[in-house]
Amino acid sequence: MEIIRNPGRLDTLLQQHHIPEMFQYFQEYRPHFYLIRFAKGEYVFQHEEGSQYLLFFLSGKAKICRNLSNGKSMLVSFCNSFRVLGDLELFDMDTTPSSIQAVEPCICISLSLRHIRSRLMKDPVFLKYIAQSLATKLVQAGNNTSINMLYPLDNKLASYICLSHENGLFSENLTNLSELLGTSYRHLLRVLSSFVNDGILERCKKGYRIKDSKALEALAVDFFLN
Amino acid sequence: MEIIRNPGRLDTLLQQHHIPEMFQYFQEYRPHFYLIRFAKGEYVFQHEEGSQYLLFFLSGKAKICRNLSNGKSMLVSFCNSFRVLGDLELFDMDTTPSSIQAVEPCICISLSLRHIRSRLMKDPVFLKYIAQSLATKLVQAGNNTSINMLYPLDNKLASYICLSHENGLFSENLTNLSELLGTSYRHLLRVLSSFVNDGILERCKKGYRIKDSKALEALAVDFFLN
DNA sequence: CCTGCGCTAGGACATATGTCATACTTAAAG
DNA sequence: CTTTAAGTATGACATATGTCCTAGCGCAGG
Repeated sequence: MEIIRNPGRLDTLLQQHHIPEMFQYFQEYRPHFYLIRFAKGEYVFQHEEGSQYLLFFLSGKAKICRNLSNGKSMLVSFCNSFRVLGDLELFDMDTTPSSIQAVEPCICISLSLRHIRSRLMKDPVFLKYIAQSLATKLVQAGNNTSINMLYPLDNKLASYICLSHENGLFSENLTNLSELLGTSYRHLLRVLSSFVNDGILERCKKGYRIKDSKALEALAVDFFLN
Repeated sequence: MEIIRNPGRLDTLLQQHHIPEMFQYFQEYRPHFYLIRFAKGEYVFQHEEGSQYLLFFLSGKAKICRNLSNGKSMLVSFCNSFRVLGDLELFDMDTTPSSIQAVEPCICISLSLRHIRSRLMKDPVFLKYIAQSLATKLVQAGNNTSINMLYPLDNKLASYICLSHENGLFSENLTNLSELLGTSYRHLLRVLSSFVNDGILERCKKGYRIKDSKALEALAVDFFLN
């Protein structure tokens, strides 16, 4: 993680994303905003005791995973446009938080809660915004549940590849991926081979190369797109 | 639906469930609270245009279903203890709302939003409470998703029967139930017969009778328990 | 009493997915 | 260069679930 010390750019971005409008007394909180950058692979929302903060995700791409009690994790969604992160943890402390990992470099604005948490919890404009954000997430979580129950792995995998490939190259630890997708390694391989058989993918040294992105996108229902 | 016009009882219940503490200026809103009762089978949260309200579920049992775009519906959870209903709809208007049906007679307190909506949306105590409620629901929705993906129908069905039987008798339209559980009618029957074979249930004229409630509860993971 | 419809029931078969075993490949460690 | 561990690959088989089809049963309407 790298702090970008550029007040002018921070102000521009704050305005662009209408962040001042999310608070009743934005100026009070202004000193606690930071512009930060996560490199590819870094964890965006590491669970650290005490150091709570809210994150405004601006650009880049990250994947959000849910940590299960058995030590494994499961993909919740990809994040690739403006969104608030950490709103859940604001209210629900004793939850194992999701882990969020940058898939591409990400630009975020962080708001350290250390000194302003109690003030924020009384700020009606902010609370309304957060409630709205949570409501939206709840609806989308519901969508994902239904989709999850109704579609086979093919569609989820297609979505995943669409969202995570780089220049048509899909290269990832398949053992981990099977866990993320909530399936068995064996089955993941099966579906991957079926994609190869159907001419959608092609196996290459570094991984899989997308041959027929049209077909891939057709398979990709709106999974993981929260 | 029946309005119970009993101001004393309403006040007692409001206090008992700490509802006054959810608002900054409770007394302002007090005239808009009603104590109501739903008979078994009635729809608790009928989607009616315009007439928006918030519901505090106090006692009884109701089932919450999600309406899917294909006209079918899917079980989200059972409701059998204090909870706020309608919080999602407060913020996310264009969602097809869930339908909530009383499985047993339900006692609720309704808060008509018609005249106080805009005031509520500026009430920080209320907004904080609602955000917290939404956060909790989001966490539980996540739990349900993982459970849903990891367990076979046996466990979900066992949970459902545990939560919906009446005096050991389980009697329900199986065609509808298969939809609710997101499975096929055929498969539902299969699992029901397996329960009969295992001595957990017994087929009788009116439906299925629970023979081995211990075994049934053992199968019932914490599904639908939001 | 007949008929049709909704619900229950279950056979037959296909598909989706899981589990286990085993082998090959590659890269890191020694 | 050898060893080892992690990752990849695949066959064989079992289980979970879906789809299609057929049949019986009971009740409402004629």
